[in-house]
Amino acid sequence: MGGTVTSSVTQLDDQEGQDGPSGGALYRQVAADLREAITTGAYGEAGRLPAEGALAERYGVSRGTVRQALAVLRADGLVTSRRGTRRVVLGNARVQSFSELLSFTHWARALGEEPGGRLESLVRRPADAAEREQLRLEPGAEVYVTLRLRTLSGTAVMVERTVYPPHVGVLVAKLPPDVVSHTEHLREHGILFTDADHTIDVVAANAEDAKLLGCRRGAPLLRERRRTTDPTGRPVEWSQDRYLPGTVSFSVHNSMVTSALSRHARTSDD
Amino acid sequence: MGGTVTSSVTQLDDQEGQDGPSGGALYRQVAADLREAITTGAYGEAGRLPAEGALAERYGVSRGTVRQALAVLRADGLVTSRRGTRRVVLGNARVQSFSELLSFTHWARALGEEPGGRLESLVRRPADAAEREQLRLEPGAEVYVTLRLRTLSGTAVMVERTVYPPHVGVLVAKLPPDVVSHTEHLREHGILFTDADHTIDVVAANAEDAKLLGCRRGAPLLRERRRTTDPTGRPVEWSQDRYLPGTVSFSVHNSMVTSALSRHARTSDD
DNA sequence: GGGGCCAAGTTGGCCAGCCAACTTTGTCCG
DNA sequence: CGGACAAAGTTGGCTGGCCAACTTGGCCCC
Repeated sequence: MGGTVTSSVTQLDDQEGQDGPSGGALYRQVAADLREAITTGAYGEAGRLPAEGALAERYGVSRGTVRQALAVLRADGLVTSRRGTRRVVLGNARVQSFSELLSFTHWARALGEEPGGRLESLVRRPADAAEREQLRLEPGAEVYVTLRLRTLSGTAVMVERTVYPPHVGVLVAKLPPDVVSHTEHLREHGILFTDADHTIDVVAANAEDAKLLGCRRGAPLLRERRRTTDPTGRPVEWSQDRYLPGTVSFSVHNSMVTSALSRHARTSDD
Repeated sequence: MGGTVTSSVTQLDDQEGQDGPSGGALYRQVAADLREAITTGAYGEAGRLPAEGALAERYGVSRGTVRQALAVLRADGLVTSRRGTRRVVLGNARVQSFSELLSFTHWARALGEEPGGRLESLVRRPADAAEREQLRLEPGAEVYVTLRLRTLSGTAVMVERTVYPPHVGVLVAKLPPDVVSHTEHLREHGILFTDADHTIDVVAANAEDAKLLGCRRGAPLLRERRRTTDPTGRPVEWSQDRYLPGTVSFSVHNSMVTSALSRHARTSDD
């Protein structure tokens, strides 16, 4: 069983996406190529991947680089990995890029839907205790709070309440109210999003939610709270998104080796 | 900035947990020690970690091993990581072990609550198309389906419907109905859980849910669907858990380098 | 005082090699 | 025919080294 798989890569080069740091890294190119091969079914449903050494030779890189690439796929849940056997294809789960997950606009476009957004309000006010905690601000600091209704091809699906720290908020405040993607605009102004913590649960719609989304007060909404930080670890956003049921779901993969998911009992916060 | 941090590890040894493979690996011990130091605040709120080289010297390992350890912490969202600067402490987020996330019993005990479970029904029947797809079974295969009501210190919080493939189901069927943790019991019989895919959304309670959980029919429930596989990649469980609102929430960390989370638009599945 | 420049420090990435642990396969023997 | 054993194949883990890319801080000059 040698090289029957039509390897589309002999020398790796070109193509630098806007997503992910140092997309020019060898191991990322190898990972991308293998991901492509796996999702198109080149190795079968539960097939076995070539050995690390074989891949190293095929791509003309060291075994260490191949291992780095395979670690990416393993973390994404595409392949298994255990000592003694070749890696096995787990699934062809489509994993989204980070920006696609953070930006409603990116996500909608990747889905083929037309994202829309209407800015309902934008206020500047002193941060409360919870906000100072989340955004790591000193007492007395001010925050910028936006309220936006998000639509997918015209229909309302989500209410988004975002709290920005001052250095980000001033940029948001200067935006014209019809800008669809705040995230994209902030990136162009040097605000980078690299890490995010998400918490997902269910809440009842309050009066404001109900009016905007067109549902009853008290109707259940899928809530995602998200705190995003920049490369230096400084919080740049604290957002609370409330989705109408049936519009979205969240998927996570985790394994023994990488587990970023956890389950929490409700406490009396918020 | 020398060695002011009281390093509790000069030679790394002893202590093998039941969780995680090869816990004796050096990089895991280093990671565990650093995690401990970070969560106890030894490096401050947004403090900087020692350089890789310094850590390598402190622990008596190579820089590569330290990098492996730090990759774990970075994936857990504990520290940032970018070229040119020392790593910065992101947060002290408590990340659960894998088994704690898969097993309701494990999770409850770690919380200090008393887990309970009542087996409502256990049936063996031919798998439908969706089940064959999820569990990767051939047409005509049978599955074992359990329905369990889960309690936390006496109060009902969740309804669990689990579908097992034959080779796992036979073990479950032999269990006495009062066994609290199926997961633990299965592990003792050689069924290992290593990878899981989770999907989280909201559904309305059906008549059965309502009766068991003591809520209205149509009341919103937080649903987690989970497919678990063993080390070889073979599905061993397909479960659907429905939580009463306000009892639990799910947390995920993701970053530019590791993103296992994704958001999906509802389709007409299920 | 401010801005630009340079050097030191730090992480990202890649390579080559070695051994241990484990799985799988096939052989041999009872 | 079945089980024990041996050998080959494969991944996990660790080391040591090298260079590039990037950040930070200090210095110098205007």
